[in-house]
Amino acid sequence: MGHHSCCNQQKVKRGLWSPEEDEKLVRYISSHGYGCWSEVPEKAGLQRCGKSCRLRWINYLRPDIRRGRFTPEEEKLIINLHSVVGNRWAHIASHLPGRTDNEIKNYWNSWIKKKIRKPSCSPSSSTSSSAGLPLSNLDMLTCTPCFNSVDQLEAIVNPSMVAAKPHDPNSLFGSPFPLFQAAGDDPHLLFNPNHNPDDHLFLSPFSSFAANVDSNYLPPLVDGMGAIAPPLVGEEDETNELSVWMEDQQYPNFFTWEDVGEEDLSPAAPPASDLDAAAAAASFPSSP
DNA sequence: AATAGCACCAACCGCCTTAAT
DNA sequence: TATTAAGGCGGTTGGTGCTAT
Repeated sequence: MGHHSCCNQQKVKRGLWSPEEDEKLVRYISSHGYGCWSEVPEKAGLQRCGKSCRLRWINYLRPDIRRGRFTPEEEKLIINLHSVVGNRWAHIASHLPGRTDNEIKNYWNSWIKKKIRKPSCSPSSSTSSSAGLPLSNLDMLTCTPCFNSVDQLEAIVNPSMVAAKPHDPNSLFGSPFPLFQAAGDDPHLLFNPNHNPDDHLFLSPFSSFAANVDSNYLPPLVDGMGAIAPPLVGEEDETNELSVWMEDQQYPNFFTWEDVGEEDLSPAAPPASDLDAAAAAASFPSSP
């Protein structure tokens, strides 16, 4: 169902949104809410499909979107959450207020994956999955770290919640904090093109969780974080901070390519933790 | 100054899930 | 229970701007 019925109409426009279209969509949703997305285009006077409107709203027009560079805290969070849930961008985004799954996905594909290599990947994928190349689904599965229980996972995501309440399988990613509240409560932030989101840095309640990572957590293989080239001019401090953080984790399971050595890339039985990881991934709520 | 290569990111595509009937 | 429409999500693509040569 790639194209919904509304998308099959010949008149629907594709491609980049014009400022006029944005304005129409924002004006309509601000006054009516979106309700049924399939009805939004017609009611808003847009020649777009509902799906396109939804995507535009969620990824760009939503007033609580944070834009600009990811902070080191956000990077840490993304790295850790990705090591837990893999390419579950929506889950990851749910823990990064104001960030969209699309944004995180793009960010990961463009930058973070330059830094991180996954463990127990096949030689072919290891050699072919050099910086920037996507990992296969198999890689994602076999590289999923081990979690023996939902509680363990939740301990990563939100240690305070685990301590405060009994296990609730339905709340695996249910944040008690209303997402995007910081910007959403401030009407001055709505549609203000001059607003710099970083001026209102919203520190996620999870932003400090990295220091509380469960010792059973198996992080991904890390490719010589100390040798990471600064990706952008002016980001050296943040990059160094991230690298220092990665080094400071002192997880015994933090592999680096330096640890492995190029000659050790022969196909070998995955460690028990990876087998567990597959089971953990399979037991994940909406794991494919 | 021209241009080839690269990186980023907005948007689309297609699959899966869920809710309604 | 089966069918269908719509929402949601992850993967992928293509356009644009930047950088190096």
